[in-house]
Amino acid sequence: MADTVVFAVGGDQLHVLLVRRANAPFAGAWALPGGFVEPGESPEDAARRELLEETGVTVRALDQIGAYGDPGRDPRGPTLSVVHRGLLPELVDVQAGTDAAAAAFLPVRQALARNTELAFDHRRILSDAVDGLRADIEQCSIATALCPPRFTLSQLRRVYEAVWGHVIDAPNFRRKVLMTEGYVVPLGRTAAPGPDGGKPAHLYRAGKRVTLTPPLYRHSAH
Amino acid sequence: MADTVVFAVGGDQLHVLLVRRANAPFAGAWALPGGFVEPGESPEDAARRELLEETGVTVRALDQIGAYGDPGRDPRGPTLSVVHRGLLPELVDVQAGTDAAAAAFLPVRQALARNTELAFDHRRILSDAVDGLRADIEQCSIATALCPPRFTLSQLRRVYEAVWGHVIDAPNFRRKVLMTEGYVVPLGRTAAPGPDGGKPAHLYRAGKRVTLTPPLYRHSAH
DNA sequence: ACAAAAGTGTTGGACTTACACCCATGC
DNA sequence: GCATGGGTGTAAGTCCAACACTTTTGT
Repeated sequence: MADTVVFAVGGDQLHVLLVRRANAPFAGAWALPGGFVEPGESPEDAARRELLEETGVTVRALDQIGAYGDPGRDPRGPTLSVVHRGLLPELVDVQAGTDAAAAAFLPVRQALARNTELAFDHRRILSDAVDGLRADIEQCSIATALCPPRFTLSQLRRVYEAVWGHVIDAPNFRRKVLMTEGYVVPLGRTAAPGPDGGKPAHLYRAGKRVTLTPPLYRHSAH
Repeated sequence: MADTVVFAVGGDQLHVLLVRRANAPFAGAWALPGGFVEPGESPEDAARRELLEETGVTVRALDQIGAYGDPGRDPRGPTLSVVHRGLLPELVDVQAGTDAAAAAFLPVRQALARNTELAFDHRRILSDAVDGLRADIEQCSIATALCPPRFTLSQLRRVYEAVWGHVIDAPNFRRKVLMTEGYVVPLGRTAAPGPDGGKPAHLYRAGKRVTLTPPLYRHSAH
């Protein structure tokens, strides 16, 4: 099998893309989009296909984050699921596929809440995926994948704050990001200020660097 | 499928456990021990069973480090291999199984050398596994799994040096390890000095901590 | 006494953090 | 003017790399 965890940031909260299952087992429960790998497909191909079929969503890149093969994870019989992670720059519109009752972005906090039922071992998978994202964002430049093509440093900072769940000192964040050569590339332009006014911010795009050395530490602020 | 990368340190060099294939495809080439998952097995169970069958080796813990499902990785047809990593405290004796011409620990440097033929995509898998080990040893307490139950800090340091491939300042290493609460636990005893004399070192055992905060940085010495 | 390995002390520099302060825009 | 968010400056503290130095053993 191939399941996918798609993250996006919206409203200062980290969201995950889920589908509501129409059929047994776990009918009515939320689940990660996914399905079976067809002959000739790589697991990543299958993940991308199932994601499109079930939610209408396409992602630029999918990274493998683990394989879950515990016997008993599926009541229908032993299966092995290769799980990939995708990142989107915004909460895009979602269209539920034929075998899904619904598809939507849920805040991760809500998806992992006690009263939300997740199918199979998807609670465990999602929990691992969140931990992995929090770690990777510290060491790698993947945070730009959660931003639009052109973004301000405040937008990038809000991605970190949403993923880590705490505020970051803006001046220090700015210095760290700009000091890390190749992380972001300045564009000449400046963005329009927000609805509350404020100084217009410079625009940047993602650079070519993939590893952040030194990392952006996720110490709790204050 | 389930393949396994077993690491051990010997003679100041990181070694990996390989089997020499007796049958086609890739007859005569080195390969990671592994095989097919049988019904009712988890991939980890299968990895442990195949490891024992092919090499006679048992490991305490196996950690999943990835799944490789590129169509074409096996000339016989599409397969998916879940790869696990095992760590041993020493170069144990190895017994080749029935369908292997030989089984042995090879220095990683030699296994990844140009003139060593590795079956399937096992060069890629091994390369990824080495990168992962170098990263994990920095953040987690897994280095103790490459040491005997009781070890000196010099032994632990030599593990890091073998994995990273460069020397580490012994005094600073000592401070970092002892400062990280729960990483190692002092035993009352002291070890016998080496053949060249020297002051006898204190003995330690692994503690309960799994994550190293702050990490042991792998900066090149000098 | 000498070599070798374990272990302690110390100093300079790099980096982080926290916070004060200035700039530009909308209302 | 004032609030809001962008951006700069800076001082205190922390941490690490480097290396000098002491301790304890075998030969």
